[in-house]
Amino acid sequence: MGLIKTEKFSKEQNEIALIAKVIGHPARVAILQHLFKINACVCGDLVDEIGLAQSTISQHLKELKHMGLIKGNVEGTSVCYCIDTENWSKMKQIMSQFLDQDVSNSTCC
Amino acid sequence: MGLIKTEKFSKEQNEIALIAKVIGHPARVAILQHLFKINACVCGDLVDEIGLAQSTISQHLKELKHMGLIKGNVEGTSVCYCIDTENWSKMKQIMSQFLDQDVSNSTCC
DNA sequence: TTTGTATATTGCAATATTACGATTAAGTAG
DNA sequence: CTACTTAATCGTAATATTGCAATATACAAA
Repeated sequence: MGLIKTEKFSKEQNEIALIAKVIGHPARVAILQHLFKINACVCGDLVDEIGLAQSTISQHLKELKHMGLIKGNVEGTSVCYCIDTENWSKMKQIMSQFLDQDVSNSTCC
Repeated sequence: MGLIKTEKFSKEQNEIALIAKVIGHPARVAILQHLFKINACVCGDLVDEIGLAQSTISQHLKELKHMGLIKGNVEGTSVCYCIDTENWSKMKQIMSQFLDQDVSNSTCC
């Protein structure tokens, strides 16, 4: 079917999955890393930086923006992107809580 | 095309994306959470726990095993699954390093 | 206004993912 | 052996994702 049965899972489980999913593509990882590295706004050199078509990058940016991980400000004819620090922190906390589950006393297998 | 151009990205970027991708489905999140909660082997009640078909759960388990996040031991007619703690720690470190990128001095946008 | 530049959107084609039923494989119990 | 249980695999249908070219939009400069 290709259709995820979200109704079978908790809100938290769906949220974790959605966050992970948006990070689950190397182009989006690369975009985020670049925005962190520059540590400021970036106005469109992402297409050169990553080797994909302009329309493809634009689509990935849209997804990142939709999940709230980045912000985009229009500056004349170009658009200025950067990490949405507030949402990034929230997202980080949700993921960290999931990743940090204690694993010490698993004496099985 | 539906085909990711992995050759355009670094090994690290692809690795982060692969890890995130496998977590990017609520059923797999639920499986992992259950294994952590039980904190021991679980032998097939995952199908009851989560409301998906046995073959679907089996497929998700396969993906988690393939990424090394869980281990499966055959015990008679059933199979015993648990978190692969060593690999989980490695994965956690890779993801944490990505998530913990400093975000403080972004004065843009 | 016309031209140029930067980004978004649209419309595909190719491939991937999700889910399930049916079947298979492998073990256990009688 | 047969019957039963459990889990993996196969086949298939429905939907999603990825990527690109072409086009549209929006602004700036001449």
